[in-house]
Amino acid sequence: MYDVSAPDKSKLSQLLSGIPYFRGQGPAVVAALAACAIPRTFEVDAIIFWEDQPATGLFLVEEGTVKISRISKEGREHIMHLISAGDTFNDVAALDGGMNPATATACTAVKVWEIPREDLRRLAEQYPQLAWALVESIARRARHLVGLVQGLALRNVRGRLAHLLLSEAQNLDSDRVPRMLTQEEMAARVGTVREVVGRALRNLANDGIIEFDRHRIVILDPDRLAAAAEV
Amino acid sequence: MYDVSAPDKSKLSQLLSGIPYFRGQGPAVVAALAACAIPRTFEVDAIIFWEDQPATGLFLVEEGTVKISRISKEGREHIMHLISAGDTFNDVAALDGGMNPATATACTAVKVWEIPREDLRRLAEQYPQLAWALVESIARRARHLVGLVQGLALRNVRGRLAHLLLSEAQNLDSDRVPRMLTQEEMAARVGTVREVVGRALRNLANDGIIEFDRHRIVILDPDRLAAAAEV
DNA sequence: CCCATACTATGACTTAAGTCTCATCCTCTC
DNA sequence: GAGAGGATGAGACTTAAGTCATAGTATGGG
Repeated sequence: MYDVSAPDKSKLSQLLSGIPYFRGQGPAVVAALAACAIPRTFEVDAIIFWEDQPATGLFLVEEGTVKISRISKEGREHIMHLISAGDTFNDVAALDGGMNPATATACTAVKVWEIPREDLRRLAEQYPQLAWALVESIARRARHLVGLVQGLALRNVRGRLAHLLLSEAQNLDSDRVPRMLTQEEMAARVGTVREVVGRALRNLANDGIIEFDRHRIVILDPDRLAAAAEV
Repeated sequence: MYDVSAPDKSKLSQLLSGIPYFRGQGPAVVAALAACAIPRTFEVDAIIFWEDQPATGLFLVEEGTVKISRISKEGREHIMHLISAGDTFNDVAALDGGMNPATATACTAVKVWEIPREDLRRLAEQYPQLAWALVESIARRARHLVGLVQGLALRNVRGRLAHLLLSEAQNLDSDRVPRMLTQEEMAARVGTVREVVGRALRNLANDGIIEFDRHRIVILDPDRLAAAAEV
């Protein structure tokens, strides 16, 4: 048992050191976190946790992609975040101790580490730099949420879609958004339905702002795309 | 100078002790916070800070109401929070060190205390319980934002309005929402325009869920109002 | 008491978004 | 290379939301 988990834990230390907010924490903190982290794996489409259930801890993604979303009573899904390796999720519930505000689903096979809330709290009180790192981390998450709120309240579908395309393109440091994004997925991310996304895309293409290269979207005019995304 | 500020500072300590997240911090922490807090006053409609400006610190309201909002390029305002005495604002920017994500305006004459980011950070690293209190505070703020996002993405105007009425009524522990809320204000809070709010209210009234008593809104059927607010 | 002002009511109309439906087109497997 | 299944394109239609215009109604100050 110990022999099996030992290599995992060292991998975790490495992972933790590579994460922005745990970088600069020093080996003691990393080791302490690694000591209480629980490894978990999920297969594609597995539910990691449901909304409105008590939070168990903070999750850290080692491998794979996790979707944080919520489904309306009419069955429409809204994707709030897509979390990839090296990032955390369920910060909110793990840190305020309330219920999970959304559902987490494995988009791919996923390996995560879970740090129980109580351990996190204990370590935060023991290592002040860790506490501050958590503060900055959750503050950044809140900032992202503010952006979402403003997008939904002040932008129309075209604007939100333009914003999504820009941020996806930025993620790849390229003007080519890979078509991992189906229209269905884009719809869930901007809070609308597939057909409307299709229309908005054709619209942007008619305006010469983007074009389709087979089934990839190519950004022709980043400036006008950014203008379309302005609040 | 010292004589003038002394009573203010003691008032601040009292205020700080009364705030949920600073309660249980012990007098040393409260005194330390009070020592670096800067008092500021604003008259009605004064801008406390603008969005996209560098954050100066965390604000704590002693008296009055502060509006946190953003205006679209077409001139539509969206109110994200209304902050009243005993609560903090600009947590996000103060804690992550980025730009202010929204504009803060004094809705009434306002007295606030500002705790500079660097002082906050120093004290947080010195007093671990303070750091954890900040973590929980910003996590709660993030939770509120998640609620806003989900409301905007998954509820229609009627649903968001129902939600607003319920939370306003709850704030007063009563089923009577005082008409401090104009339709214009409700519109800004649910992210729409005045006429649409008016229609939605008449709609709820036709359905027997609310009624108008002069210019107050009376909730007749909290259950059906809650059903209308469901995501 | 009257008027100015701010808020509300309401209808007519436009536009954006959502729904329904079906054709088409990849791409992967057999 | 045929067919199945997922993804897209697109038209027709419905509905929610937003805009415009205008009239009514509080209400507080002079």
